[in-house]
Amino acid sequence: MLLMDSAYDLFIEKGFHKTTIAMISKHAGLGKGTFYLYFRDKEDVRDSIIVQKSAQILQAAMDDLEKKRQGLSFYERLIRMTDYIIDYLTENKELFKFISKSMGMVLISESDNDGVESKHLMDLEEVIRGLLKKSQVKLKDQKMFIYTIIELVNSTCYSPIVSGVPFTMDEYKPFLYHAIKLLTDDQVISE
Amino acid sequence: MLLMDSAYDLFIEKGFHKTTIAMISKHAGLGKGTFYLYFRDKEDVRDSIIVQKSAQILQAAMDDLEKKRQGLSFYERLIRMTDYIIDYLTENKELFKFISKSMGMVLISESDNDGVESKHLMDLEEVIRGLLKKSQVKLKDQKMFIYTIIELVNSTCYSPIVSGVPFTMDEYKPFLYHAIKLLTDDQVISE
Amino acid sequence: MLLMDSAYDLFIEKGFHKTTIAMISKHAGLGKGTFYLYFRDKEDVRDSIIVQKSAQILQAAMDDLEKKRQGLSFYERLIRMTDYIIDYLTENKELFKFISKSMGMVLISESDNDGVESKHLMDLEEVIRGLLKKSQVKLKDQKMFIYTIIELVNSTCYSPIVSGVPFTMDEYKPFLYHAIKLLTDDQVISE
Amino acid sequence: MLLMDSAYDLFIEKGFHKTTIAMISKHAGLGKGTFYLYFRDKEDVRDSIIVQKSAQILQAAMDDLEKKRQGLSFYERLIRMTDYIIDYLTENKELFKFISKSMGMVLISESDNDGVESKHLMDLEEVIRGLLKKSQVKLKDQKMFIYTIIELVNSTCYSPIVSGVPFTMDEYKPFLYHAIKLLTDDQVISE
DNA sequence: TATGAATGAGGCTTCATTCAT
DNA sequence: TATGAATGAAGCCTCATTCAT
Repeated sequence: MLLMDSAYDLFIEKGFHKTTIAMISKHAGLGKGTFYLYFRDKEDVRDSIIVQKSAQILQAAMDDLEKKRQGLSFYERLIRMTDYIIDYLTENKELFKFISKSMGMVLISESDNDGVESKHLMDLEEVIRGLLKKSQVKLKDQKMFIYTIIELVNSTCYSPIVSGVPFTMDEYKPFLYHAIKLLTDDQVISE
Repeated sequence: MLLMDSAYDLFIEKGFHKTTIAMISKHAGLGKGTFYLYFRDKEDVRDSIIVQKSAQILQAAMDDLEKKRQGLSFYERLIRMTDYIIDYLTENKELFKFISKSMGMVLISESDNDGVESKHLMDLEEVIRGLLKKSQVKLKDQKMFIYTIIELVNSTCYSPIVSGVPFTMDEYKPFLYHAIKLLTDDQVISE
Repeated sequence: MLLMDSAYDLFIEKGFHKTTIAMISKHAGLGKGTFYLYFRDKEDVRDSIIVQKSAQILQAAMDDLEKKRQGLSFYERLIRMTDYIIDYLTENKELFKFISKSMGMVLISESDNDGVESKHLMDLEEVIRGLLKKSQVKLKDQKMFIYTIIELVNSTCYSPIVSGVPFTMDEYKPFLYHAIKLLTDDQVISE
Repeated sequence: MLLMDSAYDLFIEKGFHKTTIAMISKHAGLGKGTFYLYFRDKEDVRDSIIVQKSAQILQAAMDDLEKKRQGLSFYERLIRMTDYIIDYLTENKELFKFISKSMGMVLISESDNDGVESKHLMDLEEVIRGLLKKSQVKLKDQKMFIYTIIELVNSTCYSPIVSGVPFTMDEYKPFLYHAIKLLTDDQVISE
């Protein structure tokens, strides 16, 4: 979608707030009014972009996992997927910046348009649940475990990936994956 | 500070973006121009407020910890402090919403002694380091551990506290504290 | 005419200014471009509607008058017609609101006979002149009298009919008709 | 008031709809934003202008009446005032056009901002009531009489004054005043 | 210090109108 | 005839910021 690509470019380049609808339309080579034929406002494109990009990443991570059909343990699958996403976002720092900032805003936003955020979370949750099923594993507190892992990874990796502080992602990865192992081992009941 | 209090009220009530400088000044009972005598712009007040409020919370949490001088373990101290802060933010959801993005950031407290202005750099990391010292404990990867705990708590508690989803804070606390225990036990080397 | 009906509905419902050409076309089940095949702009449809509706009312009032062929006096005919129109507009307040500014204007009715298009110029003045002829009555200042009566009725009845202030139409009618009687009696010379 | 004068000039020159707020501000030698310091929107200035101008005319008419303190009858006073206003509006056709059109619009307007119109009417009504008191006269249906006279004069004089059709004001005046005499004589009970 | 009227850049949004199909 | 995506002029309105007092 022409307008979404245009908006994405500008959001990445100038940030959400400094991007105007006039700029988005012009950059897309379209008239200002055309924007309103497809989106209600700037928030609307942003949400669409987040949904789109998130789905893309997730899909790629899953495709990658499919390649190795061999009997991996739940932890191995989880880490492989996490690793894929982290590497992807490291290659696309600006995308991570954008998605993270926006997700933060959605959460904070006054109006109840967290439909985006929850949809996004739900997708990831669903995927991890799939991993559990494939590995024939059950967890003590599945919902809380998944929620905790997602938030943990997302929040701890942001700064290392985006700005390399207080450590680089390479420095931090072993610690993080070890932490995930501790939490996973504690949770697994049947295999 | 009159203007900071006024701004805080309005940021909490209407959100940052929907609050105008005119509103802040008026609500403070001051003229619009007066605002610019004390702050450069809206971001400026916001930052000052975050610094102030964060320092207050941290100070209160530490004061609370001082009450119990008895020999608590590092984990017990850490949880007690965490618990205090979580409870405080639960009572002040709007404050949490407001400062959330900036938690973990450097906190600066200002105190005027005898006309001398001294600045204390004091952040959560520093505080936790103090806890370690008091408990005479050493960790394998101190810096990473502290970073991980702060991000973990901040990111996982946000949604439960602010909107009670996907679980209430009361439901989630046992899981979270157990996770912290796992990570702590794995890290502690000498006591 | 599909578009005129659609426009009429919307003008009545939302008012002229708040109705857009897009709405008119859509409500008519037609494409936006089709509108321009039949009308130049919004004013154009509005004028056509006014002409159509006015002609309808007048025609209905005259048909009603035809029913009673008995020898009515000029005043009786005039009042009967006035009364019919007032009642009609009371039943169709929104229509009155809409065409009010244009009442007293020239009305054009269009009829197609054998492919021949003939235009009848037919306005209220003409109709009243017809009444005079039928009643075999002459007035001192015919043109001024007719003009005055039309403006008087139109302007005084607007508010009572549309909003019932400063009195309801039922309260006001006796006064108005009495006033018309005074003016008529003063004018009639030969009967 | 600078902005009101500016708006008045432009409303008269280009009409209400074709006048923009930017034009009003610029013509007044002020910034665009300044307009909003004093008026909510275009309707707001228009209403203020109508109130102002109407009050001015009425005041002038009353001042004129004061000159002749001699014992005039109610009809004589009423006509003198009417005559003064008609002459004034004839000298200021554009003003009459503007006030009349606007009043028409206010009446037709969807929202209930007929506060203007009614205030205007009430003022005139009040004045005529004063005339009655001064002349020590009572009428059978005072309220209806006043309402009818105001509407009659306003609606019948518009076209003659503004465009001289279907007759000039000079041609029409005798007829109109005679009609007013008929209605007045019929109403007066005690003198 | 304190004020608040004035500013005008800047963004948003609507909608009549065109035109290729 | 009929369409409807695309256009962009046109207007609206807000609000951070300045400045004379």
